[in-house]
Amino acid sequence: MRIGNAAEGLMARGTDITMTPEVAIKSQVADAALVQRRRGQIVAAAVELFSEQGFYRTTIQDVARKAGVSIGLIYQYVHDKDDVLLLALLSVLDSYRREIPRALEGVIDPLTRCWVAVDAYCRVVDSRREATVLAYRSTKSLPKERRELVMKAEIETNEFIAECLRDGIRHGLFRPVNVDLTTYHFVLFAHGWALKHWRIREFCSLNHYIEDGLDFLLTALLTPKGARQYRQMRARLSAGGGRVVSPVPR
Amino acid sequence: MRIGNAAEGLMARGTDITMTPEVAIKSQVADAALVQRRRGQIVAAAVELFSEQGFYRTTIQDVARKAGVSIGLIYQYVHDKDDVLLLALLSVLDSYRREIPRALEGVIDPLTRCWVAVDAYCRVVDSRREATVLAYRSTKSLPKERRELVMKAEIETNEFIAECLRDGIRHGLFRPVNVDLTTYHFVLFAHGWALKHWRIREFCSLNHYIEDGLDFLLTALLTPKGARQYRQMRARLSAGGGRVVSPVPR
DNA sequence: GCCAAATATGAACGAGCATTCATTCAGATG
DNA sequence: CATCTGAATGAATGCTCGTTCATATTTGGC
Repeated sequence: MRIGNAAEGLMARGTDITMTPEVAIKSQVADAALVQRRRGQIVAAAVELFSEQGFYRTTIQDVARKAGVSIGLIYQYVHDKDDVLLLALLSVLDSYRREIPRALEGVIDPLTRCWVAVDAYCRVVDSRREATVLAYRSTKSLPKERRELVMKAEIETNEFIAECLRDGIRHGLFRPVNVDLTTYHFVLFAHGWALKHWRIREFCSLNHYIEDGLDFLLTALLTPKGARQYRQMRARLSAGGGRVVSPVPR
Repeated sequence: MRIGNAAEGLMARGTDITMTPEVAIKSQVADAALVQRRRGQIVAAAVELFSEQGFYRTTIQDVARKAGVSIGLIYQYVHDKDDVLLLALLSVLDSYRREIPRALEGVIDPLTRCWVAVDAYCRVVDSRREATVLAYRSTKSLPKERRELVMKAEIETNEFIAECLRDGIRHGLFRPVNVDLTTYHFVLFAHGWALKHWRIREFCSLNHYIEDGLDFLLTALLTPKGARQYRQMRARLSAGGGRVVSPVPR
């Protein structure tokens, strides 16, 4: 399963994996712009409700009410309730796939890129914390084929991290570890903020979690050369306020 | 939230958190031994079915059939379907709480204890892989109070790891890291084997996962002194066949 | 061997919910 | 203005379960 330059085309226009040929959730309605708007409404309501109450405890009635539309309307844009779940999950995974590259824009130094990527990952996860947990809860409720779409989206996101690791190794900053496995240490670290938030928040802020955790994981990864550069980077960062910021403001 | 010598009493007799005063799931049936046997049957069937199909897609009918009992009988041992879920989840968490200390029996060296604990954790997770995923999927479906029982059980399991870390730090083998946070790196690593098995199995066996992962995490943790001991331990281990074994056979 | 008491059974009940579809509505077309 | 088309509505339908309970079966004391 080779993934090229992970996810290049996609993020060009709007938010929409929904319309990817593969996903192809049929709608009764022809007007593409309308479909996108309506599905946006529906999915936003659904993510919120599913996250709070879970998929099965949420009725289509609930979704319709929160989205401010009728029950019938939902069925014009979606074949069944499972479709709503798929769209909801993909919208979450897609926000990862958009935010990480956005944070990396213009960052060149491999070590900084690695930091920024994981930092950004943790922050999207935080901004969609409940939804991240939803993904863990509900992906298995999808029929096999649909589930694979979600998995594929996850792999594409991981690829951003993996690429940073490969880059670091190539530059002699990281030890030549197994990239696939190491990627998961970082991915689980980011997801962990959502998964274990109920406990971790008792002793740790997001910033602290990121700094401490990244420092821990990088310690395992850095070569002596990498370690030297890392100390410089940290000095630069804490001089800049302690929070990594993309140098390309928007 | 202080946890003493985590979980001492419990494992004396059978498998049963079920009868802990806190859990106190009422049963119509008086005979305690019978209750234990029947609940065992029911829970075993439930864990299997819930893991496969999810909680909501599994009917009580299904559970009854698989357990080889009638629908009515289940309601003699449990108040409602949610009770079955709680019992199922606690039985999973309880297997962690039993297996880790069992593996640690008789192991004294702090560094080895740390390795053995995480190794054992990964292996229980593997032996109950689907059930571990179930815990992530379904804990939130429990009402708040019940959910807290599950969380408490998880914290108790984590305490085995945390204790190993504290011990290593005390002996100057580990850097003086934040124990609570570091514990989660290890916990997520163990759970990760179940959560991401769909992907990781494509490039990695359990043994490889454990060795590589533990090596990675320990690298981040060890002091120079610890690192020296670690190299010795690894040498000893690989001489012994490469697989850590509890020195107390049973 | 007989009779309570304790267990076990599963048909029947009824609530909850996804999905449908007959109907209404808004705006474009000519 | 009359007509047509595509969107939107939500009451009605029908099915799927969780739960109950009247009844059957087993157990163990005498």
